[in-house]
Amino acid sequence: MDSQHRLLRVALPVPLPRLFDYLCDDAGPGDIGRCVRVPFGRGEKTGVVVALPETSDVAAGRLKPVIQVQREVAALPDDWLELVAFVSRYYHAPIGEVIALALPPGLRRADAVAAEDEDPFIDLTEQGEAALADRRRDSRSLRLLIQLREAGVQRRSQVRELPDGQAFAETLRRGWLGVVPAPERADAGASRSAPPLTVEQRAAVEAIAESDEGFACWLLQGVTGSGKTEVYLQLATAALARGEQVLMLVPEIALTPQLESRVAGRFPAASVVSLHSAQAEGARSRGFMHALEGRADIVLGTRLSVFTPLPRLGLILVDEEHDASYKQQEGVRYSARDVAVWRARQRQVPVVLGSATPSLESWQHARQGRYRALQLRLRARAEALPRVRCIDTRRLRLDEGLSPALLAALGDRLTRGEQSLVFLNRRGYAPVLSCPSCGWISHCPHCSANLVVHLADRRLRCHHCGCDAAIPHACPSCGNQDIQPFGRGTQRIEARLAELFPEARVLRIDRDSARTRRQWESLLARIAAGEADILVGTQMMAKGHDFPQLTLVGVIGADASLHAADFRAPERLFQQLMQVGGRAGRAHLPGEVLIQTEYPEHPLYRCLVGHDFDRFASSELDAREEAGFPPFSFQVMLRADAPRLDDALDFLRHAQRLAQAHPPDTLRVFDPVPMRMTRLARRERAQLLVEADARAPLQRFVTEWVELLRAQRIPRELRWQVDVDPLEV
DNA sequence: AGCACGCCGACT
DNA sequence: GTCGGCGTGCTC
Repeated sequence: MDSQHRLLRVALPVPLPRLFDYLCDDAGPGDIGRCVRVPFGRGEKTGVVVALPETSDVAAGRLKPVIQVQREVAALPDDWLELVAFVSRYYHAPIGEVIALALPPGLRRADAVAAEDEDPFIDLTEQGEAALADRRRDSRSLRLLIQLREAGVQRRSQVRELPDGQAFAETLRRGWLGVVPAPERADAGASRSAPPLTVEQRAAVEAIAESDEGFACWLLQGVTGSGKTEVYLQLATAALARGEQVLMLVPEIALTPQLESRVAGRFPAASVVSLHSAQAEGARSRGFMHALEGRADIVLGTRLSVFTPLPRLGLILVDEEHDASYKQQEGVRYSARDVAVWRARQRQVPVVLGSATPSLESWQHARQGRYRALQLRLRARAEALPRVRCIDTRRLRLDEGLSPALLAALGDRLTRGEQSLVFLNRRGYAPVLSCPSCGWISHCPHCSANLVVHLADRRLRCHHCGCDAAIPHACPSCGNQDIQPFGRGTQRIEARLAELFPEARVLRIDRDSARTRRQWESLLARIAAGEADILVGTQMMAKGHDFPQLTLVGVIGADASLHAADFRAPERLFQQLMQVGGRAGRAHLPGEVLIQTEYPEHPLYRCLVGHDFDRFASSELDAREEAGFPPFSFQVMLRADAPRLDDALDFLRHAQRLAQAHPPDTLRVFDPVPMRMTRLARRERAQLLVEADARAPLQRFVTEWVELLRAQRIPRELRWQVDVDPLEV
């Protein structure tokens, strides 16, 4: 009976919170985790078999037979299905939607990626197919593509023998070809260039390596420059030596290439797979299959890669664990960091969360002993931490927001030939254009936000919906010719610094100047080559990169987020300032950080001056406990958006009544309120917060609540979502 | 989400 | 007389 099942239970990539049963004569237990092609509605879909039920709730006459079970490729393992089911349950997302997210799109196609041979080989990506299909195009690389196909070339080495082999690089760059690196088994003696460890690094590595107890969550708290990455690499070395796979998560795509080359350089014999959403479909599918078949040794990637199947998993590393980009902010709103911890427990392997400024959630866990705390207090290369000072701007005359002390310090670095950074988290020239005579201000027609002045291209631009207009010559309301940009952004600071220091090379680094990957890399290269004296940058500058000649960081405009409404604002500000301050004074030059503020005695700044994250975290947590905020409570946010605010609010009020009719005993159900950015891209948004002191009752409640909500009839244009553990409240 | 079916206004 | 709007309902 076991080997002759007639029913398959299938998860399909549709936003419906249920599974679908199909008939299949030759189904066996080995088919669980396999992709299947099935008829669905009037079309077909590919799904994943999750069970072989004995009976179905659906009448036998309505069951349809499967079209095909994909038996050529490895089935997804049980623990992967459990992981997906957990995410579906915890974040209240339909299982099919989680599967759609976790499986690379290419893998869900009928002609799924087959197993490959042992040597580097090349193949056509989907883009390549499209290029071939489009006959109007003509280029050297396209001709090469045709040549490759006609010659039946598969191996990379064969390409060089072709007459036009030079165009290969161009064809690759266009993404028309995918290259699969040679999968090789890693071995214990792989680490060639491992530098000697500091005492603290060694202690951390040994503590984790020697604890032989399966699951444990370690919080590795290390100041910028203390060498957290080296600890990760040493741990990875040990895991690889045991024949285990390592999963390493990083917050952003921009950080993967540099880490990837460092990892690949350290483990030349290991198969390193890099995964992120910006990747070509073919490459992503191959990386996924590589991991699934146990042939990848290290998987390195952004939040999405937490769903990579890893049969030999032995270690999970989460770098910059506090980073908000681990939380997906649309669709299935999962936290890759939290999922990683769950996965480590499921697989009974250690997980290391690393950060200079841990999230207060993780820090609190460490303080309570639920996570193991590890500290790296010293910089690895014997440099001192930068000296941090506040400049009290209350009684100073500022020049375009720049204090005499900061200008003097900038001049000082200029004469010494060192680099400086002016950090201002606001791009554009000025945050708003206004008319002094009638009070008109540039307001976005689609959002509750102001249009930002971009003087460089003479546009007014909304940073939320992207809408765009020419800068008017006169006030659109009263005709006044004398309208003024109000406030300051990076462009304005850049312009003023260029005037004040005509001999300096001023370089602006923000999302406008580094729009493409290419521009960003060229900016980084120019900075590294010493082709800039003063950098003006947003938080793009804060992440991950070293600037050896940078010795001064000036922070302006930080006070704005000091009294923000969001209870996490101080945490984010501290993280940001500590991170950007850490850019100063690496290599052999001592660094200095100057923070312009009207609140030089503010505890947050006092802690920054003292490099005292723990004191900041501890006092911030006291305040949160007092106010009953996370991590001392657990939250779920119900959000709704519609063209009319009343539709969104009506829905939430109804949801509130449903919640109160239910027994919410230990739950606090708040009133629906418009969101802080109420209007976004022509839609009005509102939210309703539910809070509890424990996770379990909250989850039980939300499961039933969501079921009730899904049964409601709602206006056509209304959308709603549930956000478990929301970051923005 | 797709994609049907199903009833009411301006066009050849 | 039709073409087409999007309201409601289903998908094993």
